[in-house]
Amino acid sequence: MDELDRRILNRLQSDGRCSYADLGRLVGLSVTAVKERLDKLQRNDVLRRYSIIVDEKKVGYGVLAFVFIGIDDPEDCAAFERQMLEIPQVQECHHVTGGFNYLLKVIANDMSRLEDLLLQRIKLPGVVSRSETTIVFSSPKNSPFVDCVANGA
Amino acid sequence: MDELDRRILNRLQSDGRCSYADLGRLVGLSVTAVKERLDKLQRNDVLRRYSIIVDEKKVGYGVLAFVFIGIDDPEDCAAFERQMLEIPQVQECHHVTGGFNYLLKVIANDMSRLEDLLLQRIKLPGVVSRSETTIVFSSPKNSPFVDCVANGA
DNA sequence: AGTGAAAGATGTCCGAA
DNA sequence: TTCGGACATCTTTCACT
Repeated sequence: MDELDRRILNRLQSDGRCSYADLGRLVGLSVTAVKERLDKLQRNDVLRRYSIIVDEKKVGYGVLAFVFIGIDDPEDCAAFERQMLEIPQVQECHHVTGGFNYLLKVIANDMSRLEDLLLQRIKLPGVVSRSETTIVFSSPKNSPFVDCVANGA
Repeated sequence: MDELDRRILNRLQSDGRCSYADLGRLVGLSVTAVKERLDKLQRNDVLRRYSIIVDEKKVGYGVLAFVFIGIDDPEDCAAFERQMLEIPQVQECHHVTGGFNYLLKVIANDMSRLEDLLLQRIKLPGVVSRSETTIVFSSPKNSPFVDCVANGA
């Protein structure tokens, strides 16, 4: 992974359809060289996948929330994680430091749906002992962009 | 936006390079009809952009953290938001409910870089009065996938 | 690791229903 | 909105440096 790979990855994050020819012009390589580099980056799972970015609000998810989860018995953690993997509205589930065990990023159609989701599928009885929900008013910044260039490595 | 659009958006999220022909077969439409729908979804900003998903760890970001920020003077909020927009390592900045004002999602090369980032560019003197940082050990789930189908709308 | 050229697949534009 | 066809562009492979 050199500077050229990083520039290519940055470009594709902002335009996933940028052609090999355009990428080549950007970094000064031929079409074939660019493709070879991307194939290798994909084999090494640096490039996980090509995708699109969808506006959550416009497809019906009006509410975004972060939920801290406390689990007293460490034996329950595996089951909890399995459950989180199955709920599409749970976009992220992080194992974290601090007074709680997990931090979830959750999207829902509206407050009422979020309430249902938390009560029925997330705060599992006998597993989740405590939780703390933070609702997002608005997001001045919400972009999955990973800057591969502005990176000390 | 109907069921067909939603199925197309879901497919493109998991494979951003899926061809119009394949998408057409998936939903029972012609190449042209699929393109026309996607053009419209993009004009309406439902489809924000095509992109790629990069492994943060593999490009050098070994640390992920969530940082709550408290700002006492509401007049300082605009300046704070402007600053967050300029820091690539701040992936998300949410205005939130609860005891703090903002919740940030931050990536950094290592703990030392995170420390520098927080002290020098995020906890602005005279603006940020309190902060609370939660470090992520691991992420059982960390996918920007927005399920457009499993959606009551 | 890099290149150019050829072949096949895909994106894009058009006129029509 | 949808379709099929024609043309331009892109992806992919190959032989070679």
